[in-house]
Amino acid sequence: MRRILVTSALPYINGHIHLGYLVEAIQTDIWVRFQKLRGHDVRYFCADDTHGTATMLRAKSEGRTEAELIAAVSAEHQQDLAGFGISFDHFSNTDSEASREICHDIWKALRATDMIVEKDVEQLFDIQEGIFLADRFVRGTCPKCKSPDQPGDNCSKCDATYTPADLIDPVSVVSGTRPEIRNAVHLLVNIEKLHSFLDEWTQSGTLPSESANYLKNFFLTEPLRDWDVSRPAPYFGFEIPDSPGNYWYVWFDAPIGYIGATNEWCAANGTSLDDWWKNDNAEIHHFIGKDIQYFHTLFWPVMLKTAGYTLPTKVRIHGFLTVDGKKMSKSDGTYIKAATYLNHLDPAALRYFYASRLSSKVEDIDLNLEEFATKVNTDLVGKVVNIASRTAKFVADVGLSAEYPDDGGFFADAAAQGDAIAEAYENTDYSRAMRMIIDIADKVNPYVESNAPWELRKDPANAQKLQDVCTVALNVFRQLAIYLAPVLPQLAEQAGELFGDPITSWEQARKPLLGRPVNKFKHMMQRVDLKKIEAMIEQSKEEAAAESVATTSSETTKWDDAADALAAEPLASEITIDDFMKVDLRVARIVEAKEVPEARKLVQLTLSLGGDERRNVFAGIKSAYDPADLIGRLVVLVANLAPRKMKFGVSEGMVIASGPGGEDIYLLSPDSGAVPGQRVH
RNA sequence: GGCAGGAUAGCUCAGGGGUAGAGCAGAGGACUCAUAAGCCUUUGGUCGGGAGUUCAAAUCUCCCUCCUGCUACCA
Repeated sequence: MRRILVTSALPYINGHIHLGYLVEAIQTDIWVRFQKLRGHDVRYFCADDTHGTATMLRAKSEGRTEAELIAAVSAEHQQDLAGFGISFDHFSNTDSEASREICHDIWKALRATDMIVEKDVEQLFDIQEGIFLADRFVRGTCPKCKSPDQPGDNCSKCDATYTPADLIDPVSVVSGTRPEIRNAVHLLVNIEKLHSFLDEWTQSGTLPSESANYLKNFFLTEPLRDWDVSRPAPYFGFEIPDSPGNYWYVWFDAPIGYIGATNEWCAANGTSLDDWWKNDNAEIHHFIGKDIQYFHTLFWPVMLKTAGYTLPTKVRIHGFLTVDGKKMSKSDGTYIKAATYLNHLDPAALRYFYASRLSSKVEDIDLNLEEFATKVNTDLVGKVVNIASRTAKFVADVGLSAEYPDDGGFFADAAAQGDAIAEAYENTDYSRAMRMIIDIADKVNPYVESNAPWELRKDPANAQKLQDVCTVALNVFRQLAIYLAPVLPQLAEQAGELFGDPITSWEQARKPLLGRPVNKFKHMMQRVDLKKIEAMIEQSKEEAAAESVATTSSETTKWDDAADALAAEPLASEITIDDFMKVDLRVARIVEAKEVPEARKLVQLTLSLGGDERRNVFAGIKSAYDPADLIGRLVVLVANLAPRKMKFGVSEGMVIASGPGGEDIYLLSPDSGAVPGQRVH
């Protein structure tokens, strides 16, 4: 018997459980149920990932403590996951004392081995909120291509990568103010010290080959950079014991949550944590998405190794979920929450569909909704369940034959395939397992067809033959239910009820059931109705719309202009009225506007100040205005500005406009009634 | 740019030196036990292009084209 500890990645407390996360939860749960069915000593642990600035901000804005927020959301998460039959042995959260204890322990080991270094790190600081800003809480203009409103780490337009401090006109997403750069001491883990260990460990077969190659080619060719594991206060998390005012970064304690959850479970069950996490005979299997592989394959093993915990036996990595070939989208209604799905459809359908698509490769899988319906309906309802549905009633009164009839090796073949199917499950090649199982089902229906029990029952002389045919079909059906049990626990339970013999072990597929009654057949699964899928999509759209209304209405109900524009360009020093009067501002009409093809930003304007007075002005507004739309409108001109020779000609003044640039440029217009030539006082 | 993965029937994918496979979709049929399920027959592919190795290549090697993903201190 193997001792196996299994984990799924921790869902973040600030998000909902959605169909994407369920790929992982279902993939893991299938594996756990499979191992339990095989009789191994398996425990499945998970937790909510709770720490970080986002949690702090959300709790504040909702007017409750972080602990209250965590309790409420975690309960929701657990309910959603339970709805899909995810069978955790324990589900905790990373803000637990059990987890803190392990953080301290691992930290102590990192200190003891001299792995921690201190460094001054520049980070943007939100003055109004008094917090340091993670990259994703900052937006600004890309330093490379000048696209406005880009995230703090990389540009969505030109793909440049940078730090938030490089942004032009950075703005805090939290307060709307301009953040400033501040230095703070951070604590970092010098993982380079274990470089050679990682070289070996990452290539030891623990990871999928794609991931092993990726790490080898991208990270391990160079010295590994120190990993920043602290954040200065205020930060919602655990304070670092020997560095007051600093907190562990959320990604330091997130994986420790695996051990924390185990710790809690062990305490409640009177067992020792060391049996699971410091035991060479225990296997540890992490299921994660490809987005978080470096946390689990570089930092995590270093932490475990240093502190003397058992290293993962396997890190099993899956790809992302797309819906109808596209990224999940809130506006398309394909960002589907677990709870929304459960309102409309059977969780078994999704479990089976995912199983039929999952392999051991790091591949994205697509949930094509139409295929989802036909696949589930055809395979499960039409083929598998149909076998019982069309034969059980013929033996309701006599039960199964006392001796197993000659079936030409049918049952034995299916039993023999158990090993190959088990191997596929073991390797998380679920799509392969499903194919083999459905192949068996595909042979049963023709078997029933050719033996025509509905004909046999017409003649009492065929009673034995009738019972035998149904005994064969029902026993193979039961084999299928056993093989599918990890994926469809409900079906296995119903099959158990049908024969009055619960399915508890994989080995049950080897021996037929004989000489016992068969209960009345009840429908075991509903077909997936396309109308229900549509209703689910519709509800998702409505939810997304409701969310966006909630955010915009709260912002527009009051005149609550953000302070970022002012912060982006602080007030200039004071001037006198005389200074101002030096600037001659005039109302002018654009009488001609031409694009300057060679110029990236310029439009060439001909302005009229009334009469014959014309000015040629180059304005850097190409990115925001189409020249054709400008002709005829009034603008304000700085009329006494010294002419400037430019590459494309001489500019005789300047039209005034506000805005950060790019598409955000706003020309000033006088109210109606103003005429060209009037001075602006 | 680099790396990884992929390209097989209308669609989703399996296979992986020896006569091209499944499911769905399409066509035809028989049946009526079953959730209008299931069964039988059938249409449909120069296995992305080119070269090589071989008696034999969808499969192995090389080149090319096109897709997808990734390219760390972002959760």
